[in-house]
Amino acid sequence: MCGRATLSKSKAALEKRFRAKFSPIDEDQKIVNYNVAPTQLHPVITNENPDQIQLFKWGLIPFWAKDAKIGSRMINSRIETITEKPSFRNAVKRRRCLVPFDGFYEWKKIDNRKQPYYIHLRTKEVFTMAGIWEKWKNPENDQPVYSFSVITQSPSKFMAPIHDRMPAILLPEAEAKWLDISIPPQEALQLIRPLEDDLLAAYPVSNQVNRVSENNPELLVPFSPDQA
DNA sequence: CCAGACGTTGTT
DNA sequence: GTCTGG
DNA sequence: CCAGACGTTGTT
DNA sequence: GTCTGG
Repeated sequence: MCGRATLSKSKAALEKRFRAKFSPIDEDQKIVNYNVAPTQLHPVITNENPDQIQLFKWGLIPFWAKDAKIGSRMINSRIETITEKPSFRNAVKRRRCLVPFDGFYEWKKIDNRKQPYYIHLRTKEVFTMAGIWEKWKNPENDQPVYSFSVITQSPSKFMAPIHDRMPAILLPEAEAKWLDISIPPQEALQLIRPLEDDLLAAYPVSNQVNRVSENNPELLVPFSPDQA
């Protein structure tokens, strides 16, 4: 699955990559993040505003929710069932988004412990995960809250030894199509396929990443079991 | 009809 | 809001 | 995803 | 064990 990730590129670099601009509202928001976690704000590009990069909350809050905290259980949506689930099926028809990252973490079970791995493109470039988004109105104050969920799929041959799920990573040429909601879900979901094995690289990192409060480039230093 | 869930992962 | 279960 | 809390009453 | 928060 996918519940932690990184985005270490500058706002300018993202704007260039996606030919889209951050909203002036988010001028003061820092986006570099070595430990992106659910409930945090993260940049997304939506079908509704493809020329903008907006900050949405990770963990989709269904429009009918009475309470925002349900979002922390909606951080991923399985490609196998996304068109059926009441929480996701409307969003996959009408509200798709690209979620930019330059890496993500997965925890591999080894005996009785869990070893975090960092996974990234060999090129170290930014890539996008296929996402869906939602607008939820907080009944407490009538303020809208925008949130998203990242789609997961079966692991590729490369990912299988590390974990039994992996995020839906889109090839750059599939990005515009994912955002085109005139393409029905059934067809759009076919853009999602296990990534070519030779595009990815992975290595173990220290369990510092377990703590959301740790957030610095040191998290990406390769971990060797013999260090003290 | 009303009440309650609506999700994923991982573990047992 | 909509579906499932009772 | 993992970490950390998980409760009430009453007093400071 | 299960839920909430980040």
